[in-house]
Amino acid sequence: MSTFYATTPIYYINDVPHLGTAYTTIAVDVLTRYHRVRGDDTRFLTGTDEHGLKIERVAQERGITNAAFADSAAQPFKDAWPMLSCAFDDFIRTTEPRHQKHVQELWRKVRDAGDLYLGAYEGWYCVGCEAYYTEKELEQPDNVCPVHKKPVERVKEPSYFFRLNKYQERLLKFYEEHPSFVAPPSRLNEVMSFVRSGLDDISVSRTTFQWGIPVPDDPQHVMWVWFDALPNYWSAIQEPPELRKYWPPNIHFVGKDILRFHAIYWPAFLMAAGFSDDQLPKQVFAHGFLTFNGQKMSKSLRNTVKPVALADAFGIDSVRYYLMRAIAFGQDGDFSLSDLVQRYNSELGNALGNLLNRVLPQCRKLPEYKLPARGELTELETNLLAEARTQSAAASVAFDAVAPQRALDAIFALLGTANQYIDRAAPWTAAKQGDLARLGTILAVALEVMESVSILIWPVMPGIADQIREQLGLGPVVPVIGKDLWPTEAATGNAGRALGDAKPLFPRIDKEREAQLVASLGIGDGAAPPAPPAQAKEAAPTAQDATGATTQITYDDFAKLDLRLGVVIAAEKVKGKDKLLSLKVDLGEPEPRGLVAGIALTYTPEEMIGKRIMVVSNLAPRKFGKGLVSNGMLLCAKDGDKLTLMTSLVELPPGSKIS
RNA sequence: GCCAAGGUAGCUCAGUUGGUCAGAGCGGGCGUUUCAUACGCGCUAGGUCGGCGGUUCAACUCCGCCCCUUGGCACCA
Repeated sequence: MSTFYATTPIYYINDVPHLGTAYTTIAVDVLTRYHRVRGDDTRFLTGTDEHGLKIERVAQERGITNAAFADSAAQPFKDAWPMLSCAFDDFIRTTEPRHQKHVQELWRKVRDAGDLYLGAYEGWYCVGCEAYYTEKELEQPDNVCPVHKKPVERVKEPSYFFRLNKYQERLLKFYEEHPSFVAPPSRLNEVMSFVRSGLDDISVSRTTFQWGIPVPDDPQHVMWVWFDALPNYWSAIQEPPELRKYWPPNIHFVGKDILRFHAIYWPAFLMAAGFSDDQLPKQVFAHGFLTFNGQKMSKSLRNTVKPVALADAFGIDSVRYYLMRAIAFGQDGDFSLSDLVQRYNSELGNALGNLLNRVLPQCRKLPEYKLPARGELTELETNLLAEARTQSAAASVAFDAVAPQRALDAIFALLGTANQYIDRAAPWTAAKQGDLARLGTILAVALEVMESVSILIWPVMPGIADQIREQLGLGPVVPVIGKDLWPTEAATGNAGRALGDAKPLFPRIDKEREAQLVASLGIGDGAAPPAPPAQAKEAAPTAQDATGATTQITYDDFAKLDLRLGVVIAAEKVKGKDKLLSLKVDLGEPEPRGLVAGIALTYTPEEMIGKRIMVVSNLAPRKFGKGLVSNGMLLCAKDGDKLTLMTSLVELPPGSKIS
């Protein structure tokens, strides 16, 4: 017996649970359940990340306290996971005292090791945003705030820095000695090349807002969100002290977007706090992103799907099965409703549900409706039992390798063999011939295999597993620490056990029903709105945060914009910049303006010529190098990579004022 | 543009170190059984294994170039 400690990221409460976070959480639940049924002493941690400027702002807008907002926003997460059969052991919130206390403890350890130093964080600060921006995020060349469109100020504030640079070599050595620390392997390459390219010390405290964990002995500072958030995996198992046995985590399951924090910063923090290499987390597994019906999910497209609604429509076990079977960990995948229905009918209904339902009713032909005793086995039985051993072992290898998709492949290969077995053994023939001994043997072996299957699928489909067991006359799966329930041999010796009633496990979903279910989700079926939009870049600051609240500007702010109608008179691609077009635009001025626009992926130079476009004419020039300068900016409506020019319906002269 | 991973049957994908590796599942087609949720079982895909060269007795599997896709970085007002 060993411990198995697995985590989801703590979810930022600026959003609600969606399919992506549900996928992550379900994946951790599946892995943890697998280890539980193997007899491991498991710990499954999830939680919420509740600090930061964004939260402070939203609370302010709503006129409630930060804590009240955090409480209300964390609740949907706590509520959602149990409805998805995710049995977490602990739910940590970064606002809890137990977390703050131990993060501060970690901070002190890092500080005492000499890896934190007080420096000055110098950066471009927007007073309106109360936030820093990097030059990359600002509009050049005058460092204009992307939200307020006002020049930002160069501000210096005291800030603690973490000596990340000091750990560059040790990290690289650690990766080399622990290549499975980052999975899938291609992600390890990315991480290593990033570290090799050089690590800068990072600023890990702020004084510009208060909603965070105070820095020990210097309460003017609150900790940078990642220094606050990452240690949750550690702080959650500090108290009571018995929980400390779970350290180090076996797996941190994360989306690929936050891999860097988990694979670089997190181990570096721990190293600084005095953790030895073998006390570091064992693995950070980066999974891919999901599209829904082939489209990226976005609020503007209104195709976001609520995981709980999916579970209500199709059954949570079906959804869990689909996520684990159809989408390979580590790769991006598509959640397709039609594929879900397809797999539900053919794999769950036909192969699994119907198998049980074609065996159990035949037990009615026995003298008593009980699990019969095995008689003499033929080659048919020994072959099936051998297959059960083989696939059970294969499934465990796959689960051990964090590949539930392959585990399910193995399990369903067994189900295929079992269906073949029923055909060949033909229990109905034995029944007609009155050979009750043979009939009993066939049914006994088949039901024993089904009992094994109920364990094999339990990690993925705990509810269905227990339903199968109920029909088999068994109690639910109850993992016991130290007891490996994984079937190596079909269970025998239970002859005479009363059987349960046969009931379809997965009622068939026909076209009509499918349409009803899809409609009940209240989303399009993919054919809906026009184009595949794209997700917004996460790091890029926008005027709109994830709650949909926009920053308001005054009319005076707006009036500062000089928007003009322009006509494109020349356009060409920019060598070496595949997204850029260099334009000459007639704004009714003596000379055409030179503009550079990032639209080359959508518009060719040819089709741009003659287009009437909206131009911000008083935008400060921005250099692009090689003498290329943009004297303004054209406007496009944009959703991810999809963009379209803003133009006019009626032909007005170049230079017409837009207001 | 740079780095990485890939482009295999209609679809989703398996294919160690070159020679039964041209495969599975699903869909489709044909046949068949009747225990079962019209479910099961059997048969069926003549696919240039992205393209072009090269190495070799022999390449999907090695090398080079090209095309395309997907990630990461850069770049995007």
